Amino acid sequence: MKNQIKEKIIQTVSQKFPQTLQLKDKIKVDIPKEEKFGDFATNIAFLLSKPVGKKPIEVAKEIQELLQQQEDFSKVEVAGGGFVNIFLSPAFYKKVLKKVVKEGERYGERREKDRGRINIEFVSANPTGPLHLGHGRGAVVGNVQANLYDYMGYKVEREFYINDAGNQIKKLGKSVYARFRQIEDPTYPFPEDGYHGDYIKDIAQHLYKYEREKILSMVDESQAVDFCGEFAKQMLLERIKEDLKEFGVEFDIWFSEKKLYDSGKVEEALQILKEKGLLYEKDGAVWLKTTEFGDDKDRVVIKSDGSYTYFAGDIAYHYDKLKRGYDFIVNVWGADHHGYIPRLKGAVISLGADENWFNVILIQMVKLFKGGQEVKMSKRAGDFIPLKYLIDEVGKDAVIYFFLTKDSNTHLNFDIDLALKKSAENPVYYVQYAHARISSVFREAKERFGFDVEKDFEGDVSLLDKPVERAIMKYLASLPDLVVEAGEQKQPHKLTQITYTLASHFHYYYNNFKFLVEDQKLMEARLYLLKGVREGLRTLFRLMGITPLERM
RNA sequence: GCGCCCGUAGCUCAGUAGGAUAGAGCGCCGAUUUCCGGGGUCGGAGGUCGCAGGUUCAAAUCCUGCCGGGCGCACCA
Repeated sequence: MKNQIKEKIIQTVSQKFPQTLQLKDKIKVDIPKEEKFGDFATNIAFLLSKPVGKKPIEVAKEIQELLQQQEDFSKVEVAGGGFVNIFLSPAFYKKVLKKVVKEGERYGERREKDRGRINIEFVSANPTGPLHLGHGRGAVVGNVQANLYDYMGYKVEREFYINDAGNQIKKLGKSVYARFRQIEDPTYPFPEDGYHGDYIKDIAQHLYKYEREKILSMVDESQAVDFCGEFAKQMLLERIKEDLKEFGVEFDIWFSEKKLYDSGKVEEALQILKEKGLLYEKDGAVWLKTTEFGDDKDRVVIKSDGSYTYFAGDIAYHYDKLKRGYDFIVNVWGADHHGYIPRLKGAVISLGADENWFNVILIQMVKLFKGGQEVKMSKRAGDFIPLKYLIDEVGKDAVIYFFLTKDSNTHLNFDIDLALKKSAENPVYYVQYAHARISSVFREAKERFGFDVEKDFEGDVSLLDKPVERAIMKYLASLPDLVVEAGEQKQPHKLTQITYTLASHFHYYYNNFKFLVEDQKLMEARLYLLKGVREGLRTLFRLMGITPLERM
């Protein structure tokens, strides 16, 4: 909507001031905070002031005259030293409501997925333990960002990178094996750097029950450790998949690190870097000149023992993604990896990627609070809080919503008590209540007046002349812009704010006006508006993965 | 030491590709509540946007320096 308005303004104004076309990117069309400043306001006069050689306010007055002739605008004013304020006409609002009601839970979505094919990789938890809260936050942020890209018209692939090679799995195997042996021999030593969580014991118990003979008959202990590691990995991976599915997150691609190594991609990628003269040998190891991409020191890709570093694997992984032909990719990482970004980005660019191809969203810590006390978690020690625990505690919808309340790059304090409250203090409750209330009104409309809101009907928008009603329609008009903006900025947390604002508009409306009134025409108009609000909410809920409740 | 992130109301935080009087929730103060759906509703006070400069018609937002907090700087993954 905003872009349409902007286009209209540029088109109209440029007829008199051709310079407008050069300023296209700097011209802003915004929704002012205060109603008296109109439905939309533009800074165009400030920008034209210099090239035209007149004061902003004078230019604004000339623009005002031009714009006043547009039919979608009922009034155009000049204020604040040169802002051009535009008021929309009922004809415009009518178009908006019609569109929302028609498009339903996909309101404003770009149906043609023709803007490109992209990949978004997230969670990518090591299969060495259950998912914890940090993974959960990454899962939500990644998944919702993917939904946003889809909304904007991209073909999106969701990917989970499985770190199933290297030391972590070995450590896992050792841990499980030790627990396994401890069942019969409590003095059997547990590895110092092993995984301490109880889930390791559970896996060991399982193996003891079903595979005891097989494991004990293995002559070589390292063979038994490998077996345990492989088994535990599979089991944990299955559990991760189940947790994610229950959480509403599904992946298109499960990419195995191990298979990457087997594919020869590492050699291939390194060969390219070598040809570019970016590799050199020192102290028996092979180094990549990451200092050329702004890193403070060069990094090892092949260790002196001949094995690859994790970095080498990641280069190859991204080389593989590059060859898959995505227009761009996004990685959702824990914020502690931020120092890793420049060097990987540099490597990827050296492999032929475009400057903007490689993108990262960082996820900060989640702290859990219950009864005013912080619930501590630490994966290494094994006393971390599993994601599943939180979901069982407050429900999927609350977890998702709260994970989206703040910018992913800031620390999040999750208040369990708040998430469980059934009152307006709890934002999840508040937004879901809005949807349930609308459903309730619709049920009532049918029972008392025999009016079926689900049928195809159109209310008389000209009867919706109350300030709240206009505010709601205006907000619905800008909804797609706001969603796209959240997506472009890679800030999915903005969805909760958009949702909250829409819900609060509705609650205010509900608290001050009756919808089921005697005047049939007025009732239909208001129900029509409510239907628009409902579809707006459903669109947002769908993007976030939250359930729209009919009653609660 | 170098790099990144953060610093906004009493509290938890939005707002940062520059825009008009910096927002929300909680808490606090006041009023109100026999109502489709109860757990309310309406209003008010509350700010040196960490500090100091700079750019601009316009800075919480951009630039520089400093202060305070977090994190990262492996032949680990």
